Amino acid sequence: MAKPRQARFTTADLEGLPELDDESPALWPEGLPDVGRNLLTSAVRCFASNGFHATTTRDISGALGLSPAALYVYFPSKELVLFEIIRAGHQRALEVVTAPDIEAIEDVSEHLRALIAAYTEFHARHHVAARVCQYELAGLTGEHYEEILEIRHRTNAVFRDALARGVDDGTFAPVDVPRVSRAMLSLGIDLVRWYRRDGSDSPEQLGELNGDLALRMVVRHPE
Amino acid sequence: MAKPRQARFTTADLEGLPELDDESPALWPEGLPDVGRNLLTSAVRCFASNGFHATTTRDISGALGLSPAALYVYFPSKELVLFEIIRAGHQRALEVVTAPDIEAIEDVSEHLRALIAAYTEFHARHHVAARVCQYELAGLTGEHYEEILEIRHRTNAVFRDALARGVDDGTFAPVDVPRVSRAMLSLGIDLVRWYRRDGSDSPEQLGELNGDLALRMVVRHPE
Amino acid sequence: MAKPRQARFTTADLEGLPELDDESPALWPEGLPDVGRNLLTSAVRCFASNGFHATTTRDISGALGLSPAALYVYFPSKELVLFEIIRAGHQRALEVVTAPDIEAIEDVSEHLRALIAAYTEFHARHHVAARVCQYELAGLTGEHYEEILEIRHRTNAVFRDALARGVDDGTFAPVDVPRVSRAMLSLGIDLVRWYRRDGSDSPEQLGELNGDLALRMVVRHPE
Amino acid sequence: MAKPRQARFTTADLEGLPELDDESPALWPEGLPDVGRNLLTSAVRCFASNGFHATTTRDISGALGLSPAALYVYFPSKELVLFEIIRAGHQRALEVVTAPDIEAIEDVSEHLRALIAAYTEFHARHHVAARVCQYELAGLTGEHYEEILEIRHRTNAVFRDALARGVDDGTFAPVDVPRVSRAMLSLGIDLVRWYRRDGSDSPEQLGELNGDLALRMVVRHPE
DNA sequence: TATGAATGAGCCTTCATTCAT
DNA sequence: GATGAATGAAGGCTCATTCAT
Repeated sequence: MAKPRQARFTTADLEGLPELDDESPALWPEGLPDVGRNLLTSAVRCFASNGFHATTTRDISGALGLSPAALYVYFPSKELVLFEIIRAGHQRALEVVTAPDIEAIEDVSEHLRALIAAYTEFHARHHVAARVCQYELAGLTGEHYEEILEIRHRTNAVFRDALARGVDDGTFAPVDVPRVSRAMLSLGIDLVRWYRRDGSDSPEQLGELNGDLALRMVVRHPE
Repeated sequence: MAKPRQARFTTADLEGLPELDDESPALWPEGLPDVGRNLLTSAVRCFASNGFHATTTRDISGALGLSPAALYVYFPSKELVLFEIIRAGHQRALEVVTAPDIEAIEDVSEHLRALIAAYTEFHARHHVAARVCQYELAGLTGEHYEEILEIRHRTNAVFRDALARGVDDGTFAPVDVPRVSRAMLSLGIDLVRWYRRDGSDSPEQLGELNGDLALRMVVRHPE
Repeated sequence: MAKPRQARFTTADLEGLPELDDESPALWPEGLPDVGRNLLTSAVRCFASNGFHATTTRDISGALGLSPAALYVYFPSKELVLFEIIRAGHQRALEVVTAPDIEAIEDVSEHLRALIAAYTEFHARHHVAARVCQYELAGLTGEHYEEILEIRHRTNAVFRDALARGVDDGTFAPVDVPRVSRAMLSLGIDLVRWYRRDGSDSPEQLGELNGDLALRMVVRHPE
Repeated sequence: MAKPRQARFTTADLEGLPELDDESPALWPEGLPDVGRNLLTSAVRCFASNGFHATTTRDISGALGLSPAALYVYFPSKELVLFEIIRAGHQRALEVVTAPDIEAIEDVSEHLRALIAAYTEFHARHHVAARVCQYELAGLTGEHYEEILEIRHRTNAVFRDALARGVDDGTFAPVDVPRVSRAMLSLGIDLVRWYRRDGSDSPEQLGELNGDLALRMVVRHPE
């Protein structure tokens, strides 16, 4: 039986790679030393390819030419590596949808469209890290999981509010706000399941597409 | 959302349970003995809660009051338990979207709506098994993975074709068929991430909702 | 990694095989039912090919189209199957070297030659069972092992006595009796390591050869 | 003969032992770290006593006060421990019979005598490792088995050639070369079955004895 | 900072054996 | 007599983690 560890999503060596498949390094906190950042990046790829539990500390550190023990110089446990990744990803996603330039948009439709577009774009641009954020929550300890849930709720609320505003003021059709906003989030999130950077969709194009589709979901049909 | 991690999955006797959380038992192949079916059902729950790699054979069999060795009376390996589940789920999903009563629908819009509704309903009804089908593919061996991929392609094609028909005959707006059909699939699939049977949405209601939303995505706006 | 259970010494199915590779069935005790005898024969082949510990009860019974449980109808344990084989083999070997027609030989040289020849012939004829007798003693329990040792001692004594007789009466050179008789036994025993029935040596020819060599070891050189 | 079964192999610390039962440590490859060498030595004893399959990785490492996992720091599998042992043993045996000082012997009889003596001495001196080399071949994978077979063939050829030379030039009686050389090898090999260092035979004495016996097998009888 | 060596805990899997049928 | 189902007890091997260096 072949090792089930084969990476479905091939990632080249980190070394010497001029351009990364995703831009996850941009997510890591400022204070972290370079090796720590590289470890997070390597971990993201491993977790995304094989899942948290199927990834060994040797996988993560080995991709950088380091020994497994090196990981413990920067992180106290494998779980905390996961937590760092998931927290960073969720934090940034929240920042993206609460960015001042988006909140400043007066027009209700354009506001919603911009929200969905930005959210989608974020997930596409960071699809590897985002995949981990969405699919590896079960690897977190209870406490860490709760902490992440809290951020998710706040993020979700942003969408619900934006939609509610348009429904309330009559701009949008009188849709079921929680359910429809949930569907809009699905458009933005589900792409981490299939998105590849080498495909024909740029993060921007995908953001535009989903923004359109979301608006179509709630547009009032002139009778 | 209840915490789906940490505490190992524990379930009361399957036998005693009058109503199951999902209806996955209906998915298992005919020939299989009862104990084998129960093992699959137990495995589905464990995999859905904790992931394939974090689930032990003891978790699966223990939930039925059996020893780990009992699993090997019915399946040659843990991986094959996963494969059986994922194959059954995918097979049935394909059957659902190729059901004669759906294919018989003449009206293009109603056809698409029925497709999305049925697909959504299926995922909601079998959300536990469907979650495994969508998120645990990395646990499969290369060969088994390929086999599943093949079924997925056929399923996806059904949606693409249905949408293309409406675009071609002018019923729908001239949307980008592959991308938009992908978005429609997202609506149906992403719910496995969050759906709970105890929530306020029945599978039927959710199917109706997604059917509506999908049609709204492609409806022609009268100028 | 390939299963290390591959049988080095291929044995055809017992069913329908007109002629057996060795004649071990002839060794089994009279009272035993046919199925029991077949189980012993199958076990001999498995043990000889793969060793006692690497042989499963399923291997033994499966070769006869039976389930593992069938073995326990005839034998109380796997170890006792081994013991039965080893005891039968050793008993018969002792019988061979204490056969009246050999003991009746007056001539000292011819007596020794006949002894070595018969012993060699026996091991060649039953080389599969004899291999188990020589190499799988470690699989026996302490008590059973002691019981076998006792038979071996008696067998060995026969050779030592025959040689001593010739040395004492001056027929043979004044060799070191225990050491040289041990060497003669080596000739007879070691063949179980390499003997194949399909080779060019018949048991009789091999017996003759070893009888000759043994005599050459002790012949007096006329000055 | 001490009971070599039942009670799992237990040895005092290898370190503390001033003199080992056999000299197998001398067989291990140069590059190996001390712990690795000790593991091989411990494994040899376990395999010799109980057989490969009846020996656990805990037996091997436990004798050194190490955990089972320690073995995997030095060897990738239990089978490879066996292979390393068997390869080292066979390699050295070949070196012994192809040593320059033996090949340099002009006299045909003395050459053969020296060959048999050296071969015997080697097996006696390393009787524990040699036992494993002769009796545990079935524990090897197919590939490793083939590799060993190749060395054995070369070793055997040395004896056949030495004997053939004497037969051809008339020094020896016109014996059947393959069969008689096989018998000579039996004298050297079979001792691993019964040799104990505490017995009254030193390796040198045994070598001398077998050298004599071998020559007696082929000496020309003056008519 | 980085690691080689070591391990405790645990996992998947096997298997001799039992027993109700 | 024969077996299918089940299991207790391992066994080989892995891995997150530690620690002396």
